[in-house]
Amino acid sequence: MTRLELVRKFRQHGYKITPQRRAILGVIAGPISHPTAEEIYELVRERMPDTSLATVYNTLRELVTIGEAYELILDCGVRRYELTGTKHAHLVCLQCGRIQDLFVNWAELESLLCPQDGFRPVRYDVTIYGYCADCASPPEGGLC
Amino acid sequence: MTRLELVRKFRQHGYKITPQRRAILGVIAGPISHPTAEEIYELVRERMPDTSLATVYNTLRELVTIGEAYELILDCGVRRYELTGTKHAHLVCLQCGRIQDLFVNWAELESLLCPQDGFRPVRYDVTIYGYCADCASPPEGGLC
DNA sequence: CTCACTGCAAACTATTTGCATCGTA
DNA sequence: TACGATGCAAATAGTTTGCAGTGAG
Repeated sequence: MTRLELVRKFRQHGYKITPQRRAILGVIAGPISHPTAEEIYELVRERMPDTSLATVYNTLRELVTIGEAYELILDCGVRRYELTGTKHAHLVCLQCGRIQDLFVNWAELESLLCPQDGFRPVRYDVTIYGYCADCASPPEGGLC
Repeated sequence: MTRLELVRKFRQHGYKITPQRRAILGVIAGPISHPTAEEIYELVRERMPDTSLATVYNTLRELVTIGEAYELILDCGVRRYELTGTKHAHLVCLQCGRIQDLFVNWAELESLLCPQDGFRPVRYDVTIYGYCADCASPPEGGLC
């Protein structure tokens, strides 16, 4: 999903497009993955120094509302955002905090997780905490 | 895991057992499932009115530290606690907020989620958001 | 030209911490 | 008796809200 596509989605839902929103959408459509609101704020301010954190939060909330983004809440309580797209699981490194996407056979996963008692699933959240290749052994400390 | 077993675990780790901790452990070992810190606090105060919320938070943190409890953070940001035990997934109702445990073939799940790139998994968090049997159709509003 | 969006600062909520006192081991 | 645990209140962190001014459509 490019920035322009996100802008179009925003307009479709009756939201106005301001320079601030354009910049925010540009950041989340960009290369940094799973940013926090604060990280988006810092990056946006490099190009739009007059943007407020409140506007970042508002725009993120709207993105989530129109179904174009997910808000991930990690074990440590940190909230991170990512665009809605291909279904995948998350690998969270307990040492460096990095998040990787793990693409799996989602249909098989859903069939395995099928609830029996009338529960109607809407969204699956699968997160694996552990240590990434670069942090192979669990040293003291840890980011999360 | 009964309250007495939790008390024993606490002692094993060098923690002292106070009446407040005994009451808190009694509540999380009791019938209410996946309580919040606040819910535990209210229940504890029915029997120990001189317990502070800070003590509840401290005790919960210690339980998590010694590996006897998990802290679940839901989509809406609410933190809930449950004792470590059999591995299971969680079903969270978007309408009433109720959480149910879903027992699945965990070995199969782990093999399906096996990361390829040197990531060493420690803990799997599988949560399914949807609507429970009692809230079958998604009305407006929603608790989370 | 209108009203949604903005920045700023204040408000809020959930959790943590500092400190003098208490009570378990 | 010693020192870990406690209650209280203040501090903190992250997010939301109120409001008057601004600018997109």
